[in-house]
Amino acid sequence: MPKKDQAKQLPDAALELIAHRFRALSEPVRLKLLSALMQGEKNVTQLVEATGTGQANVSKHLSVLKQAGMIATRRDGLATICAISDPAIFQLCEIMCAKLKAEHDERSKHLAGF
Amino acid sequence: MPKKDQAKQLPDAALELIAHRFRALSEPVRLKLLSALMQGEKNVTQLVEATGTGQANVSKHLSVLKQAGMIATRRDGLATICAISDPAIFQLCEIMCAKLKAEHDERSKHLAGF
DNA sequence: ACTTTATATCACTATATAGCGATATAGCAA
DNA sequence: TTGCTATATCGCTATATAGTGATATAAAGT
Repeated sequence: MPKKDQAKQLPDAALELIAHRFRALSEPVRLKLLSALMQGEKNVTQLVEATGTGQANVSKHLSVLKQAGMIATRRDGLATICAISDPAIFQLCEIMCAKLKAEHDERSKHLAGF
Repeated sequence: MPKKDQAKQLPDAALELIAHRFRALSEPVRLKLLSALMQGEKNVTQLVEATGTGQANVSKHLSVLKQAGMIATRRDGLATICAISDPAIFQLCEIMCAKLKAEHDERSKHLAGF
């Protein structure tokens, strides 16, 4: 008994989970955080410097990324060390950047190496 | 002269473009639209039925996907036919689903085949 | 012309969240 | 204890957007 026309391939609950993941990647500051963490783990102060936004804001964005399972944190004395916990991030950003590169060739110089 | 510590890998403008793309994928209704279009092109009425939301809402979501370069539309008489215009969508969703599958094995049955 | 159908757009409300300053908490040192 | 530093959380405002109903536009038929 084949499913009629493949309707409802994914239940709504799954779609919301997936959307939630993509949403975590939909903010420039969070992408900047991930970009900084791609060079290696960093504490919050370093990430505040890397992003140029306020500490409270960085803390909130980090919690979003953490809840989405994209980064992990550990305490080291006073510092909270952050690191990318899911290598799929790299693939996702590579695909997205490739798309932009193809469509905006004139801007692609800035995307080189990402 | 190596760039010091690889700082500012991506300019803010690029980050905003990338974030904008991910944002297009961050809504369940839009994912449902893309999921429906993965089976082949459909007109707006069919997509309204597939999503179960209002026609005005579907039209707005379609324009978001279109602006993000993920779907293309063409007129065919009264109908507007929609189709996925960027195969990278498939890769992105596959990667995201694989993440969810790994983390929620008990729910993975519902994700099979996506 | 008028009618019907399909889609797009407008006006509005409600909700989510980015950003900020202030405060709270946690960990270490004196 | 007190003080200092690092991070998290609270309270708030402003903006963005999802959803809806009504209206506008477009295309085809009568």
